[in-house]
Amino acid sequence: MDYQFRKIEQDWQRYWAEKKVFKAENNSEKPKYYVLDMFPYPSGAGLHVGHPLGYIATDIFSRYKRLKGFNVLHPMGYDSFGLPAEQYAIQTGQHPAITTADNVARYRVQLDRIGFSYDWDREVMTSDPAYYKWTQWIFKELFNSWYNNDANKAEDIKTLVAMFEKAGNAKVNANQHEQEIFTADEWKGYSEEKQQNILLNYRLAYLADSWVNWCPALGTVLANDEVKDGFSERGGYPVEQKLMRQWSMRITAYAERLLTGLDTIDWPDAVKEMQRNWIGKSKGSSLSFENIEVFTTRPDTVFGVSFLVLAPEHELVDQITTADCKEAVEAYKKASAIKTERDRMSDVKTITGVFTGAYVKHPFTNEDIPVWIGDYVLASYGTGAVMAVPAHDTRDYAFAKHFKLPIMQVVEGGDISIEAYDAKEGIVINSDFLNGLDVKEAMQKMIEEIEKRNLGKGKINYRLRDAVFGRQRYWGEPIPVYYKNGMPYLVDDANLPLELPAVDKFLPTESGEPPLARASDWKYENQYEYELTTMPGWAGSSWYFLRYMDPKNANEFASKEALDYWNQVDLYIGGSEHATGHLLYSRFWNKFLKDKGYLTFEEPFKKLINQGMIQGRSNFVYRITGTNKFVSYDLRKEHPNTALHVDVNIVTNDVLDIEKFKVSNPEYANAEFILSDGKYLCSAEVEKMSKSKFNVVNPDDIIERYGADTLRMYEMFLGPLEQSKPWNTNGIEGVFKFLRKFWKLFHNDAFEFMVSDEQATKEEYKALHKIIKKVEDDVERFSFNTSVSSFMICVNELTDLKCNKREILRDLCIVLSPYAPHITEECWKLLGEKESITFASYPAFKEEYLVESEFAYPVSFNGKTKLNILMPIDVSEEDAKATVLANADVQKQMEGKELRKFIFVKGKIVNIVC
RNA sequence: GGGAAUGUGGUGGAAUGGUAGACACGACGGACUUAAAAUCCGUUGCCUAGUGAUAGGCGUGAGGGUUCAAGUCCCUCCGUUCCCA
Repeated sequence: MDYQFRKIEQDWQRYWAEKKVFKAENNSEKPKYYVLDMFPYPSGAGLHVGHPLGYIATDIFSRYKRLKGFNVLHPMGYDSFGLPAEQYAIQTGQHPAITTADNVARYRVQLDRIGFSYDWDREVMTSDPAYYKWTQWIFKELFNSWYNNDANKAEDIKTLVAMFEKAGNAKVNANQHEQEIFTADEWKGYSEEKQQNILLNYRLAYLADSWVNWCPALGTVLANDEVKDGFSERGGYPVEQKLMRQWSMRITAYAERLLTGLDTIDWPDAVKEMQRNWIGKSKGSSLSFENIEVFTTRPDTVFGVSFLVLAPEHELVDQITTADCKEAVEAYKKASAIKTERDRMSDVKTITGVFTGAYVKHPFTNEDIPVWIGDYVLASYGTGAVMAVPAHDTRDYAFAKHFKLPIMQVVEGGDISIEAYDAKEGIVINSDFLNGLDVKEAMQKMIEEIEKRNLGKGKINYRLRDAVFGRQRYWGEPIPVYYKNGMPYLVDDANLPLELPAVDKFLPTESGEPPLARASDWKYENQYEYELTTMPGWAGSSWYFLRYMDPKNANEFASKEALDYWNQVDLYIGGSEHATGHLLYSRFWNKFLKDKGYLTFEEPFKKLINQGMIQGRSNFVYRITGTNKFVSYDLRKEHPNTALHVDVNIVTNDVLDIEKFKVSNPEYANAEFILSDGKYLCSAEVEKMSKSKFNVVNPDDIIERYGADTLRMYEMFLGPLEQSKPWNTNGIEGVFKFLRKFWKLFHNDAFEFMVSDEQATKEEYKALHKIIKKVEDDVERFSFNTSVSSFMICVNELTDLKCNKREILRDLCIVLSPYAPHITEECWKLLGEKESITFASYPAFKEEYLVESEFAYPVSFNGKTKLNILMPIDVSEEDAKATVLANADVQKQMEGKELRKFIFVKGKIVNIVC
């Protein structure tokens, strides 16, 4: 029979599911390997061809690892709490659990059609109470913990209480909020309420007033990445800053470990760099200029300060501004208030600022230093005030030049008449007791001096901020907290999971309380108010990789044995948009759970790869203005026209299928066309893949037309995994033809199965072993696109050789099976094998089949290749030189010129320099 | 503005410092067919000369540099994409 991909794929997908072929055991003689995908949010739109790119890569890798003898954990699940389902619920009244279940079912069907080798018995869903019971349990653990900086780890809050009872808090070295000092006796005398209030300043999950992005229209707090230019990313509603009592996570306690841990993991440098920037560690010192405190990373340049600049919002501005400067300052404050932080940071060309009229004394020289305001200083960074050292900072330099303020060089180097010298190297000059020291020594010395004189102190600053953990939303994990006398207490373990209560509407109440306030008779022990906010989207996804290890466990989030056995995720593939969100939070929770003794590993994801984004490739048709007539792209200039998006699914190689176009929209039923050479050509443009641009390609359609194996191989064939690229089906025929050619190797011209048991020839072995080696190399370095090309070459070679030898085809099946699992299972069965090809072993590569005795050495002249000369592969340099120089064509090329140098690289090239 | 990635034929792309353009798409020509589709075969980086086999030159965003040899390494610049609470 011809290649019947529909039947083959359905049969094998059913077989795999029924026999549980991909079930992973939690103990095995084999070495373990954990391959993880970023689980999807099951949206109503279903999967498009961009989603499976990473999933196909991990699936190939998992199948390959199984063939290589590993016990592979390759699970999948759903990040099923989230805003879209809730938004839909608000609009339709339908419970988000129902729409979520529908979407999950649809995703599952789509995923199954692609032929993934997931162990579906391990599926997790973050919105499943059996799952979020343990998310709530982790929250409780965090609430019950504090960060002991002396031990450099999180500890049970009981150890802190014990310290308070013994010696008060003076000696406690914790990562905490500001807290007054108290003695042991004072602690013991406090009311329970006061004690609880104090403990909140230490807990890793804590309640505190914090500035949040409040979106009144959505009735919720938004994460910073959900706000774009002062408007909500979804809906585009205005967002304002509001002080709210919020649950937060003390991720800042882990700043240093999150930073140093990056050196121990195999992640893309770009992602590590993003996390480093996000954590934003800087060493420096605080320093007071009278009542104005600045933070500087260059204490070595204190003697070069010629003015201070405050952010326009700085709280002291109004106090210090003199009467005659008031007007200008007020005007400036107004002007900068409407600028975004981004604008203020980016625009270095326009230099703005005004003098406040005030002066402060330089703490070391006692000189009067003018105080300016300027919007290049941000209120949210550091103390919102900088000491300006124009000679050694580019922004300060521009400011000083513009306003003709003095510039004093205090570090040797550069030419400060032209530009600032901001390198952190050189000898310090014009700086009293720092003179003659190099920059590093001077920094140290100055910090000591600042501390000695009580002007400030050396400190390490992190830009990382604690993470807000509460949302005024319905569709999320309830926070397992109730209130007694206004103080938060934890819901008892026996009462977990604390399930989402039923509500009549999914909106905030009229008084602005979160939707959970709508639940009637929802009280802890029938008397205490529950916490009404729910957890943010990142809660459930911060530990799901652990639950996969032991997904059904009802007594623990995962058993010690399972956690120890599977350990770190060996390979994690997903989009780079999660660089600072999910990936940072997961590392945080992992470290915390390790501190508490549940895990033995510090970092969750050993190796990370970012797959590139699949962009859409939109097609356009050109309607002649005011008519129902469409003109082909190449002829459009002859008519006034409007470009319109056209569904890419009715366009092939930029040629429009006119019949399908006519039925796509009643408006076009009677459309007329001006064709070019009998065809209607469309133009194309790369844009984001989205419904509104009519460029969404559904994997189901591709599978319907070409099958899952073609889809899998084509997605890999598109280019390197990490690179972003537009989806374009132009080349898919080539992959489909390849699979048909592969099928034909096993069949005669009448499509009857026919293989030969004869011994293979040297050429056949060579073709086989080339691909064995190539795929091994490619998969290990995640270069899947080059494997696909090599498979094509291999099958072309075997076709030319008319090879149908069983021993060749058998091994080729195994090598191809991670990429095209269905067709290879079928061929494997045809070859008479009884078990799934999953249980085969990857064939051993034998070098001897690739060894050549001769090689056509390219001979180049001054680097330009002109001809080839066949010589033994192991020819010596002397023999090669003799052979080459004796060659008539070589002599002709040299035209009697003198040989200046003879370069010989064995097995590579000959270069004649003349 | 800063940071990161990236730039190779008409297109997707390949190339441990060693024959640039593998493989595939598209296009063109041909076979088969009443015809089309499907399938198969051939040509295909650009320029010049030649009926032709072929010969010569130019070529990896631009300009320099290192090297016997650069798409690959170094410097400067330009474009595109992504990230910057």
